[in-house]
Amino acid sequence: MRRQTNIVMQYYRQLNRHFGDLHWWPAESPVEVVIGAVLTQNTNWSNVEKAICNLDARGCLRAEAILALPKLELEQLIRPSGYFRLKAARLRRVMEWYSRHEKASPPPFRQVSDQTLREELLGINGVGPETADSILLYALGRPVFVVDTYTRRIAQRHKLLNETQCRDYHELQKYFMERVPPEIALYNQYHALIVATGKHFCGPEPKCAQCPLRRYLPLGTR
DNA sequence: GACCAGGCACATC
DNA sequence: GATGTGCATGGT
Repeated sequence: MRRQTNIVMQYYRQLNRHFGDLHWWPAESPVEVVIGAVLTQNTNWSNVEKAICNLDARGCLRAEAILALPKLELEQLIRPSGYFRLKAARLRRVMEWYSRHEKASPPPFRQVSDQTLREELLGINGVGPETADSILLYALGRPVFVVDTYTRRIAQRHKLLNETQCRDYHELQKYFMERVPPEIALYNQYHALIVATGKHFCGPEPKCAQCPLRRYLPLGTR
């Protein structure tokens, strides 16, 4: 366990040196993180940005404002993010959840445990473990490790866990949470670094020549 | 024109 | 329980 802890934190330090502080999540408010978490499902972030810009221009980066939009208008605003009919319905359900907490005894969310919030989120149709954990970590500042496609690829390439375990979200999450100290800032930056690395190595060659990360994270394409 | 991107639910076997 | 499929846009 101790050696594995070192390996996982060694990756972190190496990536951190290369990419620096990534200041995730790119959003100006918690609710914008929540919106982005839904819209980014299986979608390039640049497409999500377009949708968020549309919502912003319409004054709809608030739960109540989104809930007040007619269904068709919401669909058109978020259209650039893809799966727009599906995501409009999902976004509304998540905004209903968010709005309920906003209206609850102030301050919002403060009295509710991480586990309860996670169960509530997973109970919403259209919210899976990655979306729930992204919301918990990046919008609500709860110490949960976010697992995504890139995390899975890294774990597979480096054989951190066996094939079956690598396919299981919670196995991967458990692996990292047992080896990375439970600090919000650390979990925040680590996931951001993993995504940055995934993007960096997407394609036959790393984006920069003679990439110093090559020997540490030989991700390659999927 | 094919492939991919910061998933998820549902059907089928 | 594992695997396949639909959902849709925009960049490379």
